[in-house]
Amino acid sequence: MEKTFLPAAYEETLYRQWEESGVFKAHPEKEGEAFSIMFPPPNVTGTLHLGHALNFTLQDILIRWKRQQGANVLWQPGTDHAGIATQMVVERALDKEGISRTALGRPGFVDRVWEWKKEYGGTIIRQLRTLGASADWSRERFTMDDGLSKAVRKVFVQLHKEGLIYRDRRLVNWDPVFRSAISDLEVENKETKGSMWYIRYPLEDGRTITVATTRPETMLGDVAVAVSPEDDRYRDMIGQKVVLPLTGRKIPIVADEHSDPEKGTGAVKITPAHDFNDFEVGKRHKLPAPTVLDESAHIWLDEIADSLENIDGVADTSFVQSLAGVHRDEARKKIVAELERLEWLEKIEPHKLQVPTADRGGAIVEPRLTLQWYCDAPKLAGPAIEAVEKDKIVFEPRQWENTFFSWMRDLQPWCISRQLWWGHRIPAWYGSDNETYVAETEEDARKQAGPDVTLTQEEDVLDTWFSSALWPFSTLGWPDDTEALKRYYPTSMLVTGFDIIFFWVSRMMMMGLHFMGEVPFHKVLIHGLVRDEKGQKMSKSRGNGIDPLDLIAEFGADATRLAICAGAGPGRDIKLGRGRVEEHRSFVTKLWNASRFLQMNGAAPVANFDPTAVQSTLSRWIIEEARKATDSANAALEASRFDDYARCCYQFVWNIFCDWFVEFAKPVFNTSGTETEELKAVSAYVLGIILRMMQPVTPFVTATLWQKLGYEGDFMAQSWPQVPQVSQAQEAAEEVNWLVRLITEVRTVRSEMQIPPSQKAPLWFRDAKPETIERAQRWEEAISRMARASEVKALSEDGPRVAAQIILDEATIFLPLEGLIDLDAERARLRKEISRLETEIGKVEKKLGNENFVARAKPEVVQENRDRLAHFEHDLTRQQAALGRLD
RNA sequence: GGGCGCAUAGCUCAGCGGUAGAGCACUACCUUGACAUGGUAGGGGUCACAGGUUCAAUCCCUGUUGCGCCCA
Repeated sequence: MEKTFLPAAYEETLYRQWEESGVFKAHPEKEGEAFSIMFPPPNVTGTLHLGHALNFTLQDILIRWKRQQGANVLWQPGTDHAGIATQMVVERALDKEGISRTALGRPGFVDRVWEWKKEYGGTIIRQLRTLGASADWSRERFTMDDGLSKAVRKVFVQLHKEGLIYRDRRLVNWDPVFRSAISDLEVENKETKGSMWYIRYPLEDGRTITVATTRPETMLGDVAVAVSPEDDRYRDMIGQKVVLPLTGRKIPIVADEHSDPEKGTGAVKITPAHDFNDFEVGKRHKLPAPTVLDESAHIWLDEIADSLENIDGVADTSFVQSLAGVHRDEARKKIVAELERLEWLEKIEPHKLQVPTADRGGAIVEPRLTLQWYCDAPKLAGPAIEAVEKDKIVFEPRQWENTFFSWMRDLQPWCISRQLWWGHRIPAWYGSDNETYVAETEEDARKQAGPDVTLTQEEDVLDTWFSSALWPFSTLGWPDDTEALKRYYPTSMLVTGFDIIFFWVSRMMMMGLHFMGEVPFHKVLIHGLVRDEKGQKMSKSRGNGIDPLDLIAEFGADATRLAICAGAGPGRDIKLGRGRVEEHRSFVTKLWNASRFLQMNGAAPVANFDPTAVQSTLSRWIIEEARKATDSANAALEASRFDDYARCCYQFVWNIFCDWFVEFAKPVFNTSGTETEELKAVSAYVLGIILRMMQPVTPFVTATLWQKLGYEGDFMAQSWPQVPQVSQAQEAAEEVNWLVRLITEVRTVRSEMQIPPSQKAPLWFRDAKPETIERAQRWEEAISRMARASEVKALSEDGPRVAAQIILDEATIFLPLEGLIDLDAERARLRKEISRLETEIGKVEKKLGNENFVARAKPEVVQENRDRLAHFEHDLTRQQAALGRLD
């Protein structure tokens, strides 16, 4: 075996073997308790980043663990067609070739996207294999697959039939660069330094009213000025009309709560077609809503052309007409300049405002009045809310349920149409008879419409999340009644980040409950974000991102996975850098070397080994420790405590197995006989437990070791370790723990006395019970090695004056080292120890002296403190005696 | 403005009504036949601050401060 594990030499081959062997495959036809997890489908345009690495590592750990436990496991992989993102990517590629999307035409463009998908769409899926993800790749799905598309059409048609999908003309968030509606959730409000423009509007009676606005260019579409009904300044103006500068249109002053007397001038211009609040005001006052910006945010005058008037010093039709086709930013400048020229501009103040920006692309979003398809999300939300309220779905950490509720209880209709070419085209046809026919196929639509009607299919596609919402059942074959659907729906768990609770998690609940009549998953495990070592969000712009593939290449997939697992506290963000992964590689190396050592000593797995038949104390002890470790690890996974699981593995392997067991085993390995044979068998047995226990998190190194050490059977098919209870475990633990304490004490004293390891020292036991002496002698070889003891013997008379002394239970142990011991140093050491004991005794005595404590505290706590006091006093007496002997 | 989370060793984080922990880093020693990606030992904390509840608070409650996130 090599001196260290070389991941690059094994990972790829191992993974290929696993995949080819079919161990990752789900078997819906087989019996057994099902455990299923759906991939949160990554964007098909995506490449693996650390966020994915975290998300998929956690899932893989759970999946592998459940597989070991014999569950009927499905880990359903796949990708998402990511409408906007993919269209963007392909459009950019076309740009380079000098081809425009529009020139190519819709069918040509869609073909190009499919070509692109074929070539690059599998990137992230390949990368997930590098990470070791054990998904059933034979079931890989894509949201644009035929089957999934069929599900989308069926859902659309049914919801439409039920009145839960409808077309409506409302304000939407509009991306003027993509020229598509986008979801509220895809809009990020960014605080920006801007201006507040104060514009005077003239009243018919000669007075003026000043409105404050951050968007002067929209004034072309103003239909009113609103003031607060409580505002004394404007009370007498309510109901009067103002002449809108530039356009000359007469618009009313209305009273509306929307105006806040504290803000600006207390008077606001109302532009219903270009502001969400104004839209509501417009509805309340039955005002028109003319649109003055086109789909790419250029001034558009069609809807106000008729109302333009020339008024000297106020409005000039030719000016307004000159704005047609001017981009909003340019138009703003021109309008402000014109207002200034006409002296309607009162002042400009610097102002901080929230500018709505598109998540993708970063365009400034424009509220726009359009006809779109909507899904009645508020109605579908009801059962989803109830499912969480009734714990049919549990969020972990539960905290997130509040976030979920607050969003779900205040849902707006979900705009599901997008003006894109890449996506599920909405299955609706517009007839020459002005009717709309919604059907799963054109054929059906035709049947509905009759032969005389010409049909044109809706151009728009559906929001990508619409198809993702069906993922938990569409991937299982719905609407067909498949075995997979029966076996794996509802799924067991969903593992995801909090950032898509609204986008995806909640929508899966709505659709799952509506179409399957059951929750899509029982538990939603929300994990944190991966941040850099300084706790900053990783991002391209910061340049602090780390490519998980680089980490895997440098430190191995196992080390990367371990670092992630160990850092994955519940819901907590993980700070991850190269250093963290490097640390965990050390653990992999440690495990590797312990295995290498055992192999060198001939510790090979023994067929039909019976752990309950072991005889030696060391064997009993380590098996019991292994039992405790696997139990804790299992409990940690049961509770989704990945950090605890990693800790269990780490502590057991390093601090128990390597630090003590292997060290104790060394002298035995140097002998031969039945005890040695037993210990070799036990070593191999326990190592086998370790390998299996760690397979979920470190599959590569454990599989490699399994094979190298000669364990039987396919490692991937091995079950989670079940360690039986051995007899006399308690006694074995007492003995080994005593030994550990003895060795630690001796080491500490020697270190403090600065006795070099090369200088061995006798250990003379004074006042020790015969059992203690027997114990010490039984382990003499180990003690001699580990505590650098030259001799272990009982002392009948008083010890030598020049010696270090250790108090261990009833015994005082002398390390007679004439010439090496600095008596002053030893005195100081003992005094320090005495003082520590006195402090402790003081604290406990104070506590026990408190009547209230004795009367009110739990009896076992009182007793515990009495025991501690007795113990401290016992040690103190002996320490003082030891100090006395030095004089 | 509303909501949520976090604050424990130099760093990253566990923990918990009664005795404060780990890993890393640090210091000293050790090239002992698995491992220097190692071993042994050690130093290091008023558990953010102020009140309250309690026999007892790092832990529970209230408030304050600082940091982060979400929503408006």
